[in-house]
Amino acid sequence: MDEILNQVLQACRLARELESSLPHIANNPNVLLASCEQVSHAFNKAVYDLRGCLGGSSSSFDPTVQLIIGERIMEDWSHLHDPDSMPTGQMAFSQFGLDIQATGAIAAGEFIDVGGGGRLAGGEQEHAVAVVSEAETGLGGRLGGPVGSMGQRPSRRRYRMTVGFGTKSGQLMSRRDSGETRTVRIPALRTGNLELPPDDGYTWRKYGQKAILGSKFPRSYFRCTHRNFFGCKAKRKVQKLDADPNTYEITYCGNHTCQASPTPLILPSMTPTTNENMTGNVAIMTGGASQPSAFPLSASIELSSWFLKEHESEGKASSRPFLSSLEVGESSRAHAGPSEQSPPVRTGREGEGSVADLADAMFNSGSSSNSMDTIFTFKTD
DNA sequence: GCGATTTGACCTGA
DNA sequence: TCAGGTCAAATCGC
Repeated sequence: MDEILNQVLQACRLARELESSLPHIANNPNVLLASCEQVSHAFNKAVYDLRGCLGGSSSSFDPTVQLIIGERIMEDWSHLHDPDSMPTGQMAFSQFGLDIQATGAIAAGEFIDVGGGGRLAGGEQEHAVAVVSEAETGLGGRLGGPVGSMGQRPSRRRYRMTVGFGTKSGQLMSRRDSGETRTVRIPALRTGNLELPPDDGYTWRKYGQKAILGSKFPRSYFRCTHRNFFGCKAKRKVQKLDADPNTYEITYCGNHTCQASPTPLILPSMTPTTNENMTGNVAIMTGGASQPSAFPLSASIELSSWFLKEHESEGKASSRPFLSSLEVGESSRAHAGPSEQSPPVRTGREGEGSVADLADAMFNSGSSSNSMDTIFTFKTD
């Protein structure tokens, strides 16, 4: 229990550090995102352990799973899926004391066992993540069952000027596009009574929901929130599995291009960093994350180091940058005590909601809603 | 007021 | 013809 309390303290501390660093990173959503993810993960980890303490079910949320289901991390998973690039994969999530091993090539629909440094035990390892397929389209009508009825609403008619295919709506041109699709199955994030699809680090906007024939649950359609700003064409479909309502099947269509924004991420020495300075996470992110448009989720580790160096070089050692503690990963708990923490640098935004609120928002993240947009408004003129 | 969500209508490919 | 995917008006929530 003490360890869990330490985790909570650590999470609170990260939140405070984030708050104090907010003025420095407010203009860089990528850094902000990485930081928020760290805070979120810290809380989620505590929640997971707490649930374990309370005898939570095996389907309860697993923070390590949330970490790896991000699409950007999936880029790396796809390498596991590729026997040529990585016939036998072992990725070390050393920050979380977790190793993920894949023995041999992973076939479509095959579950990946997650072995876990004592954190994931027994049945909790199973079904943590399933890479169902890559470049697979559709669900194949495997699901069965009736669909609930929709609510009544006044009749509407759409007066469309469309004459035929592709004449007006851009959507018509991209319908059933043959772009890359990837499907994953992931456990639902449980927050209180809510069950939410796990957050994958991107922000999505729901644009439709459809009852699927033979499926108990409707399918939701999302597109990237930044579609209008950056023309990002990434989409995803989310549907609960009939056989296991605690599991979502998420199909990603297209790659995010919103990272290649008009205000590109400016990160000194983001490139080839010496692995000695990093944890094993680097092994993960250097895999498929070489795409310039894909900012790796685990880059937050690198960012933390960068941020630390950045502040050190500026002689701001007295004001500890947030995330600095993250570089030590799991062992960071060692100095999670209430000791020599410099007082948080207060900003001019006091009273507008504490970082606790922010942490709470992140803590309760996991939906496809745009928590990041709530925190940081992407506005490009 | 504005952005996100809901949901019936519409469109296309199989 | 039908199921899946998307649009867009209505509605919701901040």
